[in-house]
Amino acid sequence: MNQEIKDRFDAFVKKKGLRKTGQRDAIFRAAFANEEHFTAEELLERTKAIDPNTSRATVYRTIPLLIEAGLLREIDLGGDLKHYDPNFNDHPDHAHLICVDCGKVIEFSDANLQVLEDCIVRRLGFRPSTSSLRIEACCEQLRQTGTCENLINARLVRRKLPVR
Amino acid sequence: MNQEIKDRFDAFVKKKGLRKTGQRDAIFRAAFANEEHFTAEELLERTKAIDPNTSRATVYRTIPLLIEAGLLREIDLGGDLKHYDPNFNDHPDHAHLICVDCGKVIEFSDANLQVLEDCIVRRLGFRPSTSSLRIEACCEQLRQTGTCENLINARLVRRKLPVR
DNA sequence: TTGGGTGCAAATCGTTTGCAACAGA
DNA sequence: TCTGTTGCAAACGATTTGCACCCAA
Repeated sequence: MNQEIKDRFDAFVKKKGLRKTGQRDAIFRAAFANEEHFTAEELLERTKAIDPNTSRATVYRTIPLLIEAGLLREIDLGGDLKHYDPNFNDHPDHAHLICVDCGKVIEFSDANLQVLEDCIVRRLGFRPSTSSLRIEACCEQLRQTGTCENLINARLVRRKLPVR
Repeated sequence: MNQEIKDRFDAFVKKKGLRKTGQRDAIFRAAFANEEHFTAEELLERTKAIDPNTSRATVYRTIPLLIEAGLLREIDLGGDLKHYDPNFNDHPDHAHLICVDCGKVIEFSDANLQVLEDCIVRRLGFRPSTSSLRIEACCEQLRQTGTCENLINARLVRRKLPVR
């Protein structure tokens, strides 16, 4: 768990005149225990492993808090369930590539893309706020060989594309 | 209503061994009557104006058909309701900019963006499939003057950014 | 004729909410 | 103490489904 982010959450809670509770701590720890994306139900499961007393309602009430604090983002991975991404603190501008062959998710950053999006928004007469890019793509290697070196042993992979 | 798209839908229905029905025709016409995005419930409303006999269940059963036929796309406009976009036939590569000040949606195309996305996907070792880009942005003019010339008299605006 | 299509209402499922008990500050 | 917080269960709202009847082919 990232202590700096936890401090930001605690500060946010205090500034709003809210209270620091055991359940909120447990939910926070569950959300930021690792880099995996999760659904509300998955967060409940993870939280119960830390504090079995935490209820579904409290999880559902805490997620919007984490989002309002700017620590968590809702992302669209396709499918019917809402997913949440705890990685925007360390990687503020990442986007998602979803392998249509195996469903795994690759988080990537590309400086060219950030610049281009910024230009587009300005040319349209706006000031940039947030953007979310989801790319679905096919993994040729997986299709041809039945496996895919990029994805072995990881549900989630991160790539930083160097400018060139 | 676009006759070419209608022909494609009819051909799709026939090829799948399904039947051409009055309700499916009405739902199709409602979906492609104009370029506005819509939710399932809005599509039901529009369809009832054409054929009052059409039921909610049939609308919900027909939307996946239109998507499978490649004529309609689900899009993420933020918020809790699913929205559908009938404009990918005429504008296959457009993305969405959502004004956080007034909520209106601008569809735009940018060739540079398409090329860059293609490059990114290949550099990550994949073959491009589909992508969806949603940008949230602030309209300075609206904030400062209380109005916004780009958006007056239109819920949806389209822009094509020339390469330069 | 016949198997797919439809409308209706009930069921489902993720999420929200009312309320009484609880607990930080 | 004084409010915000919680757990529970009921409520909610979008979507799906079972079933009897309907109708396109």
